[in-house]
Amino acid sequence: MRDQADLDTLSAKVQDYLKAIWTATEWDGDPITTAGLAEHFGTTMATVSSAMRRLAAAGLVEYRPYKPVRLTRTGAEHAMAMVRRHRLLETYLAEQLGYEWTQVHDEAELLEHAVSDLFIARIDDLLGHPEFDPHGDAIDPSKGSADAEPLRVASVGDYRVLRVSDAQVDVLSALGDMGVRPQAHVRVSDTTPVVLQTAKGVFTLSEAEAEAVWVLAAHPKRGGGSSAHGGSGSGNAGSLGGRRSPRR
Amino acid sequence: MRDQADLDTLSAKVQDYLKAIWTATEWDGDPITTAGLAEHFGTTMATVSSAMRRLAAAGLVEYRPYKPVRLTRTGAEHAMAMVRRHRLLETYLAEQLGYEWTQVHDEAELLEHAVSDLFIARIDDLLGHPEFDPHGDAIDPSKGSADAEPLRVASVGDYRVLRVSDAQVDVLSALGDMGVRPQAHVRVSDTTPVVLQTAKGVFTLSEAEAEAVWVLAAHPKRGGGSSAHGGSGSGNAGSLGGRRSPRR
DNA sequence: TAACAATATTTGGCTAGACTAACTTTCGTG
DNA sequence: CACGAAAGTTAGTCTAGCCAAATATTGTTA
Repeated sequence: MRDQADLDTLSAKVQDYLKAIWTATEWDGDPITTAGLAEHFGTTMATVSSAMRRLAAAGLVEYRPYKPVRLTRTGAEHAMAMVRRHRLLETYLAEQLGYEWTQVHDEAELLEHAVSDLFIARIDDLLGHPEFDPHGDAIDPSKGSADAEPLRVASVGDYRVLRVSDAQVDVLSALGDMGVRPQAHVRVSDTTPVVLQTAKGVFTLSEAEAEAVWVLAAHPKRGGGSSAHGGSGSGNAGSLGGRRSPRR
Repeated sequence: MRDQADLDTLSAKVQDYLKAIWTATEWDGDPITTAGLAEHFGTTMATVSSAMRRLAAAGLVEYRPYKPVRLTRTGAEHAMAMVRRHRLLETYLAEQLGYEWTQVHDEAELLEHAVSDLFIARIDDLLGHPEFDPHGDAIDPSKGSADAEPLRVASVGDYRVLRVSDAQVDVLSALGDMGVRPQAHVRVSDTTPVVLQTAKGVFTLSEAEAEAVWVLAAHPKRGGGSSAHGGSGSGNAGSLGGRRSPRR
């Protein structure tokens, strides 16, 4: 019964739990439930429950039965370290090994537990220290896109795609075919359901699709801060100008 | 209790055991003992014993208590698949990510259990389907160098280095500093202990060092059974000619 | 061949991680 | 507010790995 986790000595499963708990709150505030974790891992709630007790005993989460679980400082640090590895690996797989953006997640999920820090450092160098992964997520997980909103709640108008959630591969695949990628310019011409104009045509999005795309309003005439968002992957859409705007 | 192993469903530990058992007999005939496996993994004989019972139950090894363990056909196939992954990964780490030849083994040891077949296929393409890993071992493990001999038993004369065992990192490191790498030409000027001339100077080898280097006699004027051995790694030694000949 | 040393296995005990089944708490709704 | 459904936990069991200690086998050598 370690009090403070030995850092580095965490099992792959424990790392997965931490990452899942952290990721759940990155884009929507609600902490993840036991059922949510069970579904995410394709396991039972019983398994998750006992895992939470172990994580709590290791000082990685705050947990009392029937209450929502929250990461401790230590737990969050581990989680973010794993998230960074994961996203860097995704970027590497896409850019150097020619993986499709629908394929990178699963491979990175396995690699992130296996590769050494040296490996991570080497691919980071090789890639030139990228800021964003193939889905548009910030590789340094402390730099979230504060003012992004999902297409599901967007009103009619022009937007720039910031990220596409990779939670569901089929959704990701469909959106990719529509030309919905980070940095692409899109126009919402109707809502509920969302009707989207992209470089590839006009599409009516399903709930899940509209939920997966996070955008920033395009206000082409106004100046602001900026952000490079170094378009990863091959075919990047978006021919219009304005890539400015404050990013925290 | 599965009868026939589910293929692909083997745990990392099981894969490690199979690989270790296979590797033990690649360069010297004696099958590995329980004690040998225990030492190799830094574990106890008790652990190995029970693991052997499990492997036998899964149909991967033939095993009766107090008798030496042998791989079944299935077990050997799995083992060779793992060996191939391992050596391809080593080559990849050395050539693409700039790892030293003393560093590749440990990283590959972890990666080989994590990467997908797709990953392996991609790096194989990227590397142009190499034949030999950084230590000179055949990446396709069914193609051993039948007529190689260790320097320990070599008589005075000229040789070409075929492989350097990576079993002990310090030995590997020392040999690397002496310029002893696959394809290097060396001259044995004395035996017991072995005195070796290389491009970098003259060195007296320790037992372990002489044991780790496998060579082929250089008979510069005669065509004989030898190999292409497409020099992996960066700095390749050996200025003399002769790279001809069939390899089975 | 008897005895000892070396080698190997069994026994019993531990943790992580998983499951099912039974039980408990919480939440939503009439 | 009370009651049923949903969510969560506990209890009991299993396997893979790991270990130390006790036991068994094999091999060597006087």
